[in-house]
Amino acid sequence: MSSRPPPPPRPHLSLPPRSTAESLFTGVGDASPGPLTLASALFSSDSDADGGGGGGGGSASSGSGPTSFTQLLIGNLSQPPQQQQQQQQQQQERGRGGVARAGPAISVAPPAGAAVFTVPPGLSPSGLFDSPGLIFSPAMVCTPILTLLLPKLGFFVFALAYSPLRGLNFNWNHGGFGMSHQQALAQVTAQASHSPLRMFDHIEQPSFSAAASSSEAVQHMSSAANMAGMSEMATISNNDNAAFHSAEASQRYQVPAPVDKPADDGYNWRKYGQKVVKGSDCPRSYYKCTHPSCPVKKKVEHAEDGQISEIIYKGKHNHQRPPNKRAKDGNSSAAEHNEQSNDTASGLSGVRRDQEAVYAMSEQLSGLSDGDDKDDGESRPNEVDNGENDCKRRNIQVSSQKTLTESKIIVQTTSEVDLLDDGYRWRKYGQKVKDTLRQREVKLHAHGTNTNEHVGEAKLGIAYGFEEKRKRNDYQLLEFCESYDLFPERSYYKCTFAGCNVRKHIERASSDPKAVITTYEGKHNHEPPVGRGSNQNAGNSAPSNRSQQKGPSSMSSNQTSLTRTDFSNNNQRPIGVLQFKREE
DNA sequence: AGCCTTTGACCAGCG
DNA sequence: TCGCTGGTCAAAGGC
Repeated sequence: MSSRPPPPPRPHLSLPPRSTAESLFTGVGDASPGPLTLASALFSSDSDADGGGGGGGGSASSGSGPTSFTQLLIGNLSQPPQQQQQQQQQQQERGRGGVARAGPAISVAPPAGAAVFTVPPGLSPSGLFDSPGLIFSPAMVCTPILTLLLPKLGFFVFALAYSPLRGLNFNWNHGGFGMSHQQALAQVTAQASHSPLRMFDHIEQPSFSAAASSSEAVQHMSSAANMAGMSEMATISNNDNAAFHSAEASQRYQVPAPVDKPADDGYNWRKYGQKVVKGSDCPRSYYKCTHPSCPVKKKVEHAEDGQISEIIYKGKHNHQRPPNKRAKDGNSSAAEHNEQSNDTASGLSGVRRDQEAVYAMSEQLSGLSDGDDKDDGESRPNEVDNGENDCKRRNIQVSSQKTLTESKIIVQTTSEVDLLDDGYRWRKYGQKVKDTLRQREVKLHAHGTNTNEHVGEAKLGIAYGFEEKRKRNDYQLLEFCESYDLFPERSYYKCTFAGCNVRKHIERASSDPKAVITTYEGKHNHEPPVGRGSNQNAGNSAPSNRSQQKGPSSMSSNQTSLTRTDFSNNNQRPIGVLQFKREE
């Protein structure tokens, strides 16, 4: 189903060399390393990591000890710790200007099959969507979830959950998310080395650095770095699109579009169907990208009140985003340029930054499946599990729906403490610990090039929620096994506010040992405590990783900010945390 | 005229 | 095989 235009020329990479394992599993590239190259690269990456980032840039591996295979994968590409710290500081400083309060309003989950943006209960995302086009109910005390399911499988979900009772108005307005790809790219460059997702970056988007290295992109970094969470997504975003959009200017707002017209995420969509799904009175609309031969579709679910409750994207755009529609409306491009210049110089205006963050999110999510979706046109001759992937896509979709229905939030974090910092105070009242080890295995089974005998499988990154199975015919057998301490299996928290019965249940995601699932029960009947510190979780004795996060109150409103928790725990690496101002 | 939405019908997967 | 369900098609109509 893919008559796709040839991919745009990829700029020369300035990125570190691909990790060996990555290149093993990407199936990209014709030249396969020999076994010695393979092995030596794997192990040499240890030292590389130490020199270049210490297995996750020091953040991932604060201690000594054996470097895990995963660390090899990640750390090999990491920045030096100091550099990371600098970036984190920059993010925080910038974020300080815009976020009214903290809380892991949005978290980006792992590439584990399910990456989820979350907006915790009671925390209004209006700061994020503080714009004419994005309207959240002021009284909303629900659990809005921006859900991104990003599987290695190429199907992702970008969903916005809302409270059916309180309602959540969400609208993709025209031009509201005008973040340029350069901004995203700049963020990527600034952030990519932090994230486990870098694996995917290099797997799928090997050319970010070149784009981001432009001076313009660097300029954008200052204004966009506070949306580093987006960068995490951009890390795995559609690089092709990024290249296309490199000259794109930021956009201004327009009058909010009707609530039931969600589609303006920069692309043009044609509605081709509508269904009422079982278990919900809400209709689900089906949209196709109107660009010829573009396979991207999206489903938009509505709530009873007509508001959009979920947006699910499928596929990857094989074209650039259409020109700004507003240009047709006669809006002065000069004005836009002015605005953009101002933004570049002084930082994006808060409101717009918020919107752009979302836009970037949306757009980048649209590209998440780059290289994964079987529709994306990236041929992978060694890929053998299309059927399996297809099956998993379905599962992911179901998972998403469950997530929305059950207010389940899958989020990767360094510790439970991060999950607690959602704007409310929680008291831990129970925990179930399963003190076992889980073995993660990484295996490469292969045979000589000229043999027709068994061609083995490569299996990687169970802990990251994705499995790569690539038939290889030119490798010797390699096998790695490693065990990881498991996170405590279950923790139970209660909201400490008097009379509030909201409970939070944190558990490890079975599908991804590095991710945890947070289940909220009930709704807060109060606003989040004002000015509370991130570490004020009552009764929580767990060590905090918040040292790098600025208190929410220290940030001004209308700004989306990302802070990153450090990676003190090797097994718990956050992709990033976006902080959104809380609705006042 | 072109693009889009609407909507009933159809199809495929699944239990 | 049948019914359910989700997804898609395509004709009709609106803007």
